[in-house]
Amino acid sequence: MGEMQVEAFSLALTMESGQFFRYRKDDAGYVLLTQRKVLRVSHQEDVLSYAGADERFVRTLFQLNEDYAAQLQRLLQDPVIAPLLRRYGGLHVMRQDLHETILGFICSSASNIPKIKMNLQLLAQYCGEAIDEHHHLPRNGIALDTELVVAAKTGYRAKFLIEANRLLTDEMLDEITGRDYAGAHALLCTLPGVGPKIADCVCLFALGHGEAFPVDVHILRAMKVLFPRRRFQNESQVRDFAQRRWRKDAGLAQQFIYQWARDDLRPGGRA
DNA sequence: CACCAGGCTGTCT
DNA sequence: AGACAGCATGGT
Repeated sequence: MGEMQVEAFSLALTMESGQFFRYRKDDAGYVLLTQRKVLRVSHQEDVLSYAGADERFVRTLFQLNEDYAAQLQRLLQDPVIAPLLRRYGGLHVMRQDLHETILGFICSSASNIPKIKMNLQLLAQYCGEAIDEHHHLPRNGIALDTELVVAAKTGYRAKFLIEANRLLTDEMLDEITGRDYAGAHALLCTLPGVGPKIADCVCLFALGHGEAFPVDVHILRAMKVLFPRRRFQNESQVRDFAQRRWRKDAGLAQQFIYQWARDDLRPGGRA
């Protein structure tokens, strides 16, 4: 149990922003399952209360000791996204477990957040280990049972999850971690079920490569609205543009844009 | 009951 | 290099 002062941080915005899937809301706050820990976190005013891990773990997971203020300051110079920063201030990019992030985003293809959370919970129940009633994701580098992965309702992604988990030995994870952004992205794309978009999610949310800019249908739609004169044709054009424009802050910018797209640009939302 | 979804893979031009 | 169907299945 512990408390720490936080500024420019919103636990709710960060948790609900589609980057982390292994959590549930509690009457007291959020319960996160990661790295075989059960982390309980709540946020009131400028105090973050936590239990289940030490302060250093929490600070790393939520990126509380990084140059967030400096990143915001730079992005505020961009008139196109400055309004989004004011609206969603406190939304952080997390630094998650590499293996868990890869499994999560393999599940994410052509899916939605509630379903991804369900898939991972079932995968943990069927293929992982339970510690004190809490089910954790299976370990990396092991063979998963096809029937069980299918039973987790992962659909056509089942074979990707099985093969990727087998390939993700400790050595492979170390190799991915040790590479720079371009190298990590390329190696991640060799995993079954991992293409450029998912590789960028992993680079951003697990490896801390701030220049990663995942482009899904929401981001593509939002970027066309934000930069109508660019006439973007496809995802790679958007990615190239964003990375040149925002450099190491591109990933954080993406997270603000994604949140805005989900709130205001979804069919049926307001323009 | 349609259409959509934090896409990727394989196959055609 | 670019277009595009097929993929399993729950969400809306």
